[in-house]
Amino acid sequence: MSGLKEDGCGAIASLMHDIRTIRDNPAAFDAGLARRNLAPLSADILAADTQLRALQTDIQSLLARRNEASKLIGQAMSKGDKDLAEQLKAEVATLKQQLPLKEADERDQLAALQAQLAAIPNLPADDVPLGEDEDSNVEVSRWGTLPSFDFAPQEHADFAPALGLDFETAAKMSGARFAFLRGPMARLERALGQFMLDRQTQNHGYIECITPLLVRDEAAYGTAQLPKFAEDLFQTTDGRWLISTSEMSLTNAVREELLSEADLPIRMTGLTPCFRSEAGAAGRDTRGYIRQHQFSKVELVSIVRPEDSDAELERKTRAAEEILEALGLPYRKMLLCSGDMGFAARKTYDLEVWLPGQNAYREISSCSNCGDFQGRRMNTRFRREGAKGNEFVHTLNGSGLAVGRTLVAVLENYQQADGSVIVPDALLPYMGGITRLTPAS
RNA sequence: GGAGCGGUGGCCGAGUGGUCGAAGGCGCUCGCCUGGAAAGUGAGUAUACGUUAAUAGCGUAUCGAGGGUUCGAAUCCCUCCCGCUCCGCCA
Repeated sequence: MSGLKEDGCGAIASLMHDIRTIRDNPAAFDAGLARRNLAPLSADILAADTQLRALQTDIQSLLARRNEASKLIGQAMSKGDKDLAEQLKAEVATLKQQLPLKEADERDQLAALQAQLAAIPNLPADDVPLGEDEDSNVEVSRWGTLPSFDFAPQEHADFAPALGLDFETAAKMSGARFAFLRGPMARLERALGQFMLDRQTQNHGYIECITPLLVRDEAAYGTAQLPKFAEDLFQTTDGRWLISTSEMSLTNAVREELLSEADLPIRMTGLTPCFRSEAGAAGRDTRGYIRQHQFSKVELVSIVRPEDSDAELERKTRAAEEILEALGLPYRKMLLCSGDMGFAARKTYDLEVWLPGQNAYREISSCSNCGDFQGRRMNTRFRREGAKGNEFVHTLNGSGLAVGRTLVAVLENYQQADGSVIVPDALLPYMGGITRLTPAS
């Protein structure tokens, strides 16, 4: 399987970016790219677009003549005018010599244009701060009081192995960036996942979903992990991709759909393992449970009308924040700058949780409004009540939360001088009587 | 793994060479009917691209995708993708 081409579902009919928007205002498009720290592309794209349309017009006039002549042939035959019929047939034969070449050319040009557009990230929303990297992210708010310790707080990587977070055992069978959890530690991770899922379904109206963990090319294109980020994913021998986030499987639930306005908003959540190759992360976060090839995450996906997506992003981010607050974990909310956002996002909030052992805030949730970017790629539209025509939906996704990193945050924030960890109150109903993780002696 | 069947419009479903962008039904929209509603009844109801001031008109394409045969393909041929059923195997 590969790429953009024929994929069995006829999905990639529409272009990744709206070519008409670019045509109408190339300067605005380039300005958006500039905010992404990308070179201007509109001149290139429009040149290709112009050339393509000229070719299409040419082909269409040839086809029109072919169709006309074919009709005339039928008429001539029925009138018995063999000479005219033969003459027309000859003309069509000439047309047919020209067409295949031009049509092949058109296909190539269209594919090239689509490939180019598919590799261009979403453009930032107007209220996204300009910047190149995380240094330009803007802190929006903080919550919680940083815990104080009467001892030097440890990094989880140092004390958690004694509590059942075992990297060595995992390494024996799977290598680096995997973990093997035992006993109360495994229970705690499970408790976190259950707790988050319950909160999101009960308090925020997300429908609980269990999704496939392996998806096809088209799905990975739909949410824009492909074509640019194949190296970040694991691929199976039969060509499928392991999801790097259940954003992929949840969002693609509506791919190829024509929804009615009454269906929206759709809010889905799922607790799944996520698989990442971490190809570009050599040397980063090599210790501990922060950056793993496999981790659990509760994902929050929304499918909404365009006019609702801004508010939905705020709502979704709040739903993620509430988990941290319920667990008593201090965090700050960051508005990502234009250069630090993911490929599909037009606006993103990151939630960063306080890790006393690292004396730093670390990302634990990322909530993004993707606008119609994924809707276009998935060809997901909706029909408005009473109105003609279809519109692309807006999609949003966010972590509510990354379970593995939440486990880290609980361990580091609730650690005790004796190396034990107290279970936060909110998790007690899920812990089967375990109130504290105690190191094996 | 073996065998078979199938992919048509918002949905269901007919359609084996032109009169098919595509019957019929459902749904939807507007009207009639009704005290109101239901039922009944009449009409309408795809998308994309090009051209254009235009969501007017005209043109082109689209019946899973690509290629081929043909003057002409939803219909015939080839390749591929996808789905379903039965058998086998298996948690």
